[in-house]
Amino acid sequence: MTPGSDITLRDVARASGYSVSTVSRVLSASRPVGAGTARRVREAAERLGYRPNQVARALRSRSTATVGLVLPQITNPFYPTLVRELTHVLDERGRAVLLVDCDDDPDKEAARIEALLARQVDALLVVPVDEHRSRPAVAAAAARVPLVLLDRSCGPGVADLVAVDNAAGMALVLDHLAARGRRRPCYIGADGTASAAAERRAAYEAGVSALTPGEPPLLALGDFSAAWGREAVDRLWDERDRGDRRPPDAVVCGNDLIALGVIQRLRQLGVDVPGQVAVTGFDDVPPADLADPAVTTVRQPVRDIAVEAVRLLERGLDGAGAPVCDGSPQDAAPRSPGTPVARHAVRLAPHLVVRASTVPDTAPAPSGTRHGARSGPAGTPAPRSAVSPTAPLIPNSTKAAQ
Amino acid sequence: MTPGSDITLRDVARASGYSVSTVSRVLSASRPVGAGTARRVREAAERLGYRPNQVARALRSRSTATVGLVLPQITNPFYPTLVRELTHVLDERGRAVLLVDCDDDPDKEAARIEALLARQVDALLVVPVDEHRSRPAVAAAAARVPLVLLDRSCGPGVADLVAVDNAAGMALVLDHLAARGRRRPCYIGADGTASAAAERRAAYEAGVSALTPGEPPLLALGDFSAAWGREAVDRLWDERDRGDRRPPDAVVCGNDLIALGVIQRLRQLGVDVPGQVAVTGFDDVPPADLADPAVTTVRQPVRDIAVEAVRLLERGLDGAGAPVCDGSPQDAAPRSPGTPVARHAVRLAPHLVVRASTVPDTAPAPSGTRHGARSGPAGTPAPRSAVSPTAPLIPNSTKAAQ
DNA sequence: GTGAAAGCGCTAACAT
DNA sequence: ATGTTAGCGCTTTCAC
Repeated sequence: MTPGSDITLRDVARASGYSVSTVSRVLSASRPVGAGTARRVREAAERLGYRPNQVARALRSRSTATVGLVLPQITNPFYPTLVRELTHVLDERGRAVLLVDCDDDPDKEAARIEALLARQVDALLVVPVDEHRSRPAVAAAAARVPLVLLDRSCGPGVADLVAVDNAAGMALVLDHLAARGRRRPCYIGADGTASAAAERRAAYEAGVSALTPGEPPLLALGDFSAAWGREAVDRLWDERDRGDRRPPDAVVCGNDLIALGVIQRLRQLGVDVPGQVAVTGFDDVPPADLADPAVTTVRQPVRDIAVEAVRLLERGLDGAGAPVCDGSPQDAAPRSPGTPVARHAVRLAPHLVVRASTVPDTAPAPSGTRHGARSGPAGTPAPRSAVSPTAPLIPNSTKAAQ
Repeated sequence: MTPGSDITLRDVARASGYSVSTVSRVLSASRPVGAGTARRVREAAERLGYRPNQVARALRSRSTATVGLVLPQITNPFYPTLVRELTHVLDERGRAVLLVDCDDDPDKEAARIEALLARQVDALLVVPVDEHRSRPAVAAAAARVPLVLLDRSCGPGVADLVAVDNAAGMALVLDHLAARGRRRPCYIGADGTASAAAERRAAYEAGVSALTPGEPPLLALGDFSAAWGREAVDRLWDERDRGDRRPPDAVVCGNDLIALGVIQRLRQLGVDVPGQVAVTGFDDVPPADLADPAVTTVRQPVRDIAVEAVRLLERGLDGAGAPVCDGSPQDAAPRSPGTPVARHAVRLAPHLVVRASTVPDTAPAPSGTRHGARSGPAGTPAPRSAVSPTAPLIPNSTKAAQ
């Protein structure tokens, strides 16, 4: 009924008077082909509404042009932006994305990676659930297809990794706070085994001594949630817990969700942000600028992460099917033996986004465009300027009257 | 090298002493099979580390067990939760998800739907970009595979639709505001052609007359963004624009992002929320309870939407390959001729979530678990209770000293 | 219940 | 530059 439903190469071959292989060569541009031939084949294909069957192509060519994207929890507000960039970059290169969400469960993660491999994905992009417990499944998968880790590591030497430079980001935050005269910072972060948690905490500890020489750093470690941010504030501002210290004048948070919880609770306690306490986040997730005050934070170079990850992936795709480190020239460079080296660990530079949570009197900006957060479930193109005098304000009585 | 890499059915057949077809029947449980046979075949498969090649299976059986999920913009905070539920429901049924993001562009949408069809997806789940401009591509796709629309429609009769009952949600909001004594509400929503925008606005207009009988409803229409929420407040609180009315005592927003922008700006203007003005949202996206005050909103039954959508999809998969309305008994019921009926439009009941933006003195809750928003990029299991006295608070000086 | 054979739609050798 | 011949790994008739 619908044209194009069941037209195969054979049909196009018949209709154009050429052989199946010639038609294949024309349509997949795999080899040089006659001038007029190409035209006539394409014409026939067009006329019949031919659409190549990618499954058949995949079976024969042993390449599905599909990559698996494995996320620990898509509801984490950092990932949607990453997913967008990755799908766009991959789409441009003709690759599709099989998405799986692991519910933060390493067992589900292992099972779903297995399922992706059964579907013959060409490669995997993985944000591992857990630094330790994800390792076996990820390592096994990496032995079968090119695999790039994103955002988090899962032990040394498992696969290439692309992530933000957490240490550099934390340094940006501490420099900023120091420049604004903050002298009694504390850190509210996560305790987990995930690499980002450890890296950010270590970077804080390393950098904070410049601000408070000689004094032990004040750390509160829970998880990467707003709830933990609220709770940590309750403790730090409770004198019994704090001991004899004065309350902090800056709270450095391990991510934006913690910072949002911190700001929320500080305000409930009547603490002025940023007057009494400055607050910083990390990641620059969409809700970070919706808080009041908006959160000063470290923006991850998400686009670059996506581009770099795909580049690494395709490097693995081009080289022999063997994703294993195969002693190629650049890998043969001498290494210190004790260092268990991930094949490549690309660390991309972050960017400090200064907002009202650290800088008072930031003119209540008339708004400002933000990356993903623009349109709603039924979104439409936004008005060009948020203060455009022509946008609709409709005291309405005429239409849709009850 | 790695076992399981290139083992095929033939290998298992040889190893078990059975024929390829028998092995196939055992492993896909497609037909009754000998008792001991099954055992021995499975044993051999296990031993060799056999993993079925889903691509070959798909080519032969004409079913990829894969569905395409087409989103307008994954960065919209409403979608991650939906994606999670959908992938989980589908995964339970052995189906994988090819995800595409359309960048809110109907042309990209059309191209990507085409690409999904070329990959032989069994079915499509689509949140259309635009009520009108998405129609041709969606209708064409619906003629080729079972297709279910989610969240938004794209014209009548194109495909089944599963969405929240926007009218019911708006009624919940208005009832709540009326019960709290609000008498001068206004609506800040979206102007777009997307169905949710229109439905919510219409429901507001229909319901508000009970609150303000005889008075024309006050509507401000822009888009579904926080920026528009801020701008709309600027206008409504500007006396030149408002004319002689008193400022509203309640702002009903078309979605949560608008509400977050509204709250942010009202606070900057020194307006007390909810004291002077109550604010409501719609959707209950994760950031909605991170605002201060947290946003009273309408929670979409996301899980139910996912379950129902998949149910409809599989109904289409079981019936003949023809997704077209085929005059089956239940569809043959008499219809009023003028009504262009979408095959099924499932409307699911929403749920009002009352938070501090409409109810003052909500005890500053010690926290509270929220669906998706729990863990960060390097998240770990959260402490059981947010006020647990045993969680770590570490004035640390020993480790990682720089 | 089991095996032999055919073939899904395509690409890749190998011919010419 | 084009055609011919083999399959990719699996499911599915069709026989027995």
